[in-house]
Amino acid sequence: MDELEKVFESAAEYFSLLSEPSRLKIMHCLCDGERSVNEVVEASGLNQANASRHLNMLYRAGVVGRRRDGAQVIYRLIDPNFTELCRTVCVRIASREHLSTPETGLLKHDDDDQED
Amino acid sequence: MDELEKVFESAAEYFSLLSEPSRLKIMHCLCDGERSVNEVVEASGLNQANASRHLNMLYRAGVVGRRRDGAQVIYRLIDPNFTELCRTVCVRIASREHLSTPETGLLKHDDDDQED
DNA sequence: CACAAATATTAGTACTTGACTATATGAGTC
DNA sequence: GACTCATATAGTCAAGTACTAATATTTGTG
Repeated sequence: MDELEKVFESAAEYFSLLSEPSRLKIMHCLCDGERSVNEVVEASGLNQANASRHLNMLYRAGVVGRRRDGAQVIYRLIDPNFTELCRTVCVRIASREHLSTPETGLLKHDDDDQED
Repeated sequence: MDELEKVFESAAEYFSLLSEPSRLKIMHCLCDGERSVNEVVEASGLNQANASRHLNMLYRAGVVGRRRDGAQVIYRLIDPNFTELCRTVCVRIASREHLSTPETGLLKHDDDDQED
């Protein structure tokens, strides 16, 4: 029962990465392919400091990878489970709230599931 | 792009419900079947006020349902997607961290063997 | 080396949220 | 109504975190 605690704590941390619109937005940007910090900034509307901070957070959590290309740092999604997870939930919520779902990024539905 | 914001915000709220070990613990209790607040308190180790608060939070979010039985209030899980979602992640994390996974509650893995 | 561009980090602030204690509401019993 | 058990709520405190602005670091160029 003590290990259960650890699992729940880890799972909670995992979920808390997804509990921030800014980070979902960032991951949405990265779904189309790898992007530099600056590209994420422009696509997400976040300022540079925030984007960098969130990207770093996702990096340390193992959700995204990064590589240097000259003066730029390019980020990419590396945790497919993660991507699939938030895509599933986003699609579900989009349909639940009767909002349109675009066909690219986090919200593209490759296995379209039922509405309620 | 404006509706996307809404979707991400809703999704983030959804995920934030799962970003708390106490709530995962509570949902784990409820996976075995409906439980009174007091039973949740005993099973989870939370105190009464906290358990009630978290249960109420889950209720308002539509994750759990409740009914009155005399002086007791009985809660139950009513969002199967939700249950499946956290079970999936918990199992994944449990195996990633080389922890044993019990065969009941949230952590029973339906991709391997199913019971209950 | 000086300078510019891209990214990371830090300090300060505000906001959110969870835990705890005490108390209030509600149901059942006498 | 008085009493008890079960649950919900209120008030306060502490911890965490996101945002902003300013600064530091790294890379490339001349």
